[in-house]
Amino acid sequence: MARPNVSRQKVLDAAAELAAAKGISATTVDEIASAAGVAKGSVYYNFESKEAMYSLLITDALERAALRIRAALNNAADGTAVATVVRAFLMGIDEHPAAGKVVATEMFRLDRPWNESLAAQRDVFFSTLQDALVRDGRESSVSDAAAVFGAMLMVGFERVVFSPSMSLERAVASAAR
Amino acid sequence: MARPNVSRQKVLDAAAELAAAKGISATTVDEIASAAGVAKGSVYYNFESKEAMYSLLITDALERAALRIRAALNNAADGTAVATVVRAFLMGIDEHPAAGKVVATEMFRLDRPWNESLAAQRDVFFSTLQDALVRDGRESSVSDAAAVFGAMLMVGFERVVFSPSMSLERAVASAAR
DNA sequence: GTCTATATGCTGATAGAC
DNA sequence: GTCTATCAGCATATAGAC
Repeated sequence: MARPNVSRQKVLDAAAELAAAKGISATTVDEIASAAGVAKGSVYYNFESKEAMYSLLITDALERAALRIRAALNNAADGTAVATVVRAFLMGIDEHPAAGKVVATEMFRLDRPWNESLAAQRDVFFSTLQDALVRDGRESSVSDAAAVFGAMLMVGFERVVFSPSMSLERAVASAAR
Repeated sequence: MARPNVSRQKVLDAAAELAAAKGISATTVDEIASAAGVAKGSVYYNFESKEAMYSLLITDALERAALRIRAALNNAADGTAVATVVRAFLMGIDEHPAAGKVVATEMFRLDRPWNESLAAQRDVFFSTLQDALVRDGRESSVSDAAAVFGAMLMVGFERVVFSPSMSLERAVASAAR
């Protein structure tokens, strides 16, 4: 955007941080406004609804992550493709932990407003991982992609929430094997 | 209990089924009562609150699963310990898919009423998996346990929700490697 | 664009008859 | 033990001044 709206970004950041800690439904618009330092009316000036706001947050985070791992795969050498993709994913979480936490908590949920785009991105993740498995000469069925996806999601979550001291390479090694 | 309360069980089943599809917070007590075929008052006769009800549901499901995989590990041969544990976990999901889905969706959430017991069971899962990894002569750090846990959770979810035709052994093979 | 004040609907929970 | 009727609070969203 040519003229970035500063309030809008403050609201988005506060919303991500609060939802990462408390979950989306437990986060009220009043809290978001207060944490962002704006009035509630300003939240609704920038976003159509709470739902639309989180939908945007999640969709953006997922799209960035999907692009990131796809690009990583393109530059990866055969034999280290899976590790390269996993590393790219975990580095994405490092850059925006709050968004990562929100997405992780929503990943398993069905029947959510943003579920459609979430399912679409899930497919992107799976097919990228399948390609990476092929490049490394490994089994590459849907269940294999699911296993790697689950592993990197859980390891990333564990690292961000419970074990911040875990090194990136240790996390990669565990999730990519 | 000597005299099992039939209404109570109907309510619990309906609550699990609804939450598996829509998530806990999106499921109202009115819906639960209606689906169970009882009045809302009967729900509150059997349970102190909606929160207490789901707390029980989740705690029970996790405890059963933890006991199940611990028992599986005790009977497993060295070299196939991880696969045996994963198989036991996935069979548990087969027996009660709704509960499995609810737990999966809650696994990544913090700041929930039942979070304390959830975190405790998470530790049980991790240490059991670490023991299994040791028995198989594999790396067994926390991140390795997290990777296997995430893999079996995601593969189980995938199998229950999106790919029911996936065979148990294929799922085990993908999640246990 | 940002604010305050207000409306509206829904949801968890209770009271009390049967 | 099960029901119906009702309450009280809260959260999303809007209206309208500045």
